[in-house]
Amino acid sequence: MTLKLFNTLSGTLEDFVPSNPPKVKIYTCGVTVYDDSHVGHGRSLIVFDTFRRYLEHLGYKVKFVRNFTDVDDKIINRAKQECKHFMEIADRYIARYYEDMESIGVKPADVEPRVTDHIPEIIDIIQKLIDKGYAYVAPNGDVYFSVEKFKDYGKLSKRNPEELIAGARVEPGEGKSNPLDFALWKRSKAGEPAWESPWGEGRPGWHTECVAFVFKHLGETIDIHGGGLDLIFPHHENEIAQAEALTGKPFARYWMHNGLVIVNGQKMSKSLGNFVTLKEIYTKYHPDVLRLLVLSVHYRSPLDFSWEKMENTKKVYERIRQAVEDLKLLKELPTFEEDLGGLHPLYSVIKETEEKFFKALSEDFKTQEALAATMELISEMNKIRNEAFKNKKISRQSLEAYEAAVNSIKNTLRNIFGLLEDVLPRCPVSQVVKRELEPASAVLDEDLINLLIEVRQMARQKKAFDIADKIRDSLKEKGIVLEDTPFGTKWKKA
RNA sequence: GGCGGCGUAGCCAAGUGGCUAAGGCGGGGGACUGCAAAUCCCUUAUUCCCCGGUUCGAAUCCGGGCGCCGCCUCCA
Repeated sequence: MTLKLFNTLSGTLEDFVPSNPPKVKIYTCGVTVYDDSHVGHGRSLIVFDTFRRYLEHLGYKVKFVRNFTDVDDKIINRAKQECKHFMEIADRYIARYYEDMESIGVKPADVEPRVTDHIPEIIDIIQKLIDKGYAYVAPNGDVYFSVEKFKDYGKLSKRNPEELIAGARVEPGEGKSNPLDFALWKRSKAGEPAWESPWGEGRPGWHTECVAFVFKHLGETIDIHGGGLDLIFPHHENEIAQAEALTGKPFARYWMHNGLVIVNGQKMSKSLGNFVTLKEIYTKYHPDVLRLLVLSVHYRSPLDFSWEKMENTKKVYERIRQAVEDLKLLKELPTFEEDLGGLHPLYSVIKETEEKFFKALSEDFKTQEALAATMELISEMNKIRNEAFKNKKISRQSLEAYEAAVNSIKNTLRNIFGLLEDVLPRCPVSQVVKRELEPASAVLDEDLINLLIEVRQMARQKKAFDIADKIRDSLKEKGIVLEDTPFGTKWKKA
């Protein structure tokens, strides 16, 4: 099955053919570490993490690089506000970023370069661009890339440089000779982070770092470059200009861009203030719920975020989780032999589901369709579960088929989609998350809950249902939901 | 204004020329239950923003409207 991907560069669906299989080189733009990551960042991270797992599943040897921007205006401003060194701010938010990634199941990249560790490489690129005549030193000491020298400028974002000039603006004090030119090196002002360079003390502009990271860790041409839709212009356009001006080779063969997260019809962003941080998400929900929400929408479509939708997604998640966890309960039931005259019918559903699942992913990574296929398998599993619970026994054939279905889901939803990792086997969310998930106000410990369940059970046996219901209602108010099953009363958090 | 994208049931969201328009949430009815919860069964769009056109046949292709969003400035 050929993987088809939408390539922003061509604007069409293309067969994915790596330049040097089975190796695949991927670079995605990471975050600027001046504050906690929000759902918008989370989406991009989850999408490309899942995509990487999928490529690995297909048998590719993926080298994945994702950067940290650890010097920039926003970090510097934050440092000024707090009277701290900018590196302290960057280090703090990188640490907090890792907490978030561990929680939402985003695996670390193979290389996670930081700007401050690559200043010589960045300076080298800028110097070469100057030598080749693509960049110039302005009178104020800034270095700019000369957009008009690069004839393909605009090919990614489908923009025409002449039209861009009309809308471009030049800040006072900038030494650009053309409004479209962008800064490669910024002369530092007093008190700002600065590095020695051939053009005096300064710091890199934003767009060069990604080129430097790619060249150093992946090479001159990579297979896939990813990032949010909002990075197409100017960031990725500027990366192409620099890299291709130097090498004359394509910088990235496939450009993948994820759609943005929308809140009440508007893009989630720091400046609009309509953002929800990942930490806020997982104090309220299991991090998998966000992961599931992200994968329930095609990666290129806008994702409308709302708490209502989180609630909805949580129900879907619980449905999946329950189907998987109930294997344990089914195994406790007495079994009997059943003459089916062939394979259990569930096996063909499993096969069909897997075919649909992988076909959907091969068509421009349609995770939402893959998920829909899985939901149909879960319905079939639940029919077996329902029957077994009702009869308080299960045929050995059904149990084996059910287990095969659970294994199939492990293969797809856990290994590729990164869900259910703390269910099978147990692998708890990070300590930080755990702390935030269980606030000190949660006075109900497990022993107390179990005791109340026992008392309720006694009440039920004596038909004192008013007492039994009182216990159930009260626990529900505390966020503990009781379910009476053939295996006794189970409880879970609401 | 330019460029990119979107408009499918109460809601979210698939489907991009042809069997019954996926899947989920919500709603209604039933089974199960002491009652619930969970789960299962049935049900919930004769129709896909509007108007034309192509075609034996269109939600799907073409033309024209209307509406919404993103980018064009830092942004995943």
